[in-house]
Amino acid sequence: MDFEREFYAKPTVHVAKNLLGQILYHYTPEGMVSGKIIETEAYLQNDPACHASRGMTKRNEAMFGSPGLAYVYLIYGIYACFNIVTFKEGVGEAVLIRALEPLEGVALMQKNRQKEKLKDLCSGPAKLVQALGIGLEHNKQDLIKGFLGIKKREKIKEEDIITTTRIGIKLGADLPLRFYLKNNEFVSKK
DNA sequence: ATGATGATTAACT
DNA sequence: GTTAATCATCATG
Repeated sequence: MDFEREFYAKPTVHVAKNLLGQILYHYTPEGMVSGKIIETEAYLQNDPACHASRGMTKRNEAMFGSPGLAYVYLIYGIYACFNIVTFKEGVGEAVLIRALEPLEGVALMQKNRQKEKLKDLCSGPAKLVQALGIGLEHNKQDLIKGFLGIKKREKIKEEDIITTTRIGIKLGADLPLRFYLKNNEFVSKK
């Protein structure tokens, strides 16, 4: 069962925590692929690391759209990262999905990634995008309908959520806006 | 084991 | 021309 738009129309940090333990799925022409979300990061509008912190541009305009849309962007020339737009229209905030635990469609993920080991399939933002067959063409897709979306799965207890600083950024690197599940082997980094 | 580097595109200075 | 919310690969200890 998909979440309603209401689920995403809340403060970004709140949504980031609530996404942990849920299922990200993509119903591709080649079959269903899905995984449990185990790591997220929040990007706030007044956060220097956020693409939207210096206003709307062609690249980041999806972040200012309705909650529940996808924001997919290209990074370092060759990789893509998948975000979920949150809070409300006109405010540029989003949650970056950093890691999944593979569930359905593992064979297809292995094919997409050219890797065998489960831990190499979805243990990083650019990796899970490849594994699920997501691309820039999914930017601004509505996750509430369509073939790409979030399914309800587990309710995570507050004490099973680890909060730390974010990864791979320069500005705002000391803010505690990264969340991941305790005791999970698939987190992207220690 | 850890650390450095190349890949390669869009947006901004 | 520089930089970026990264990853895979190569080099060294």
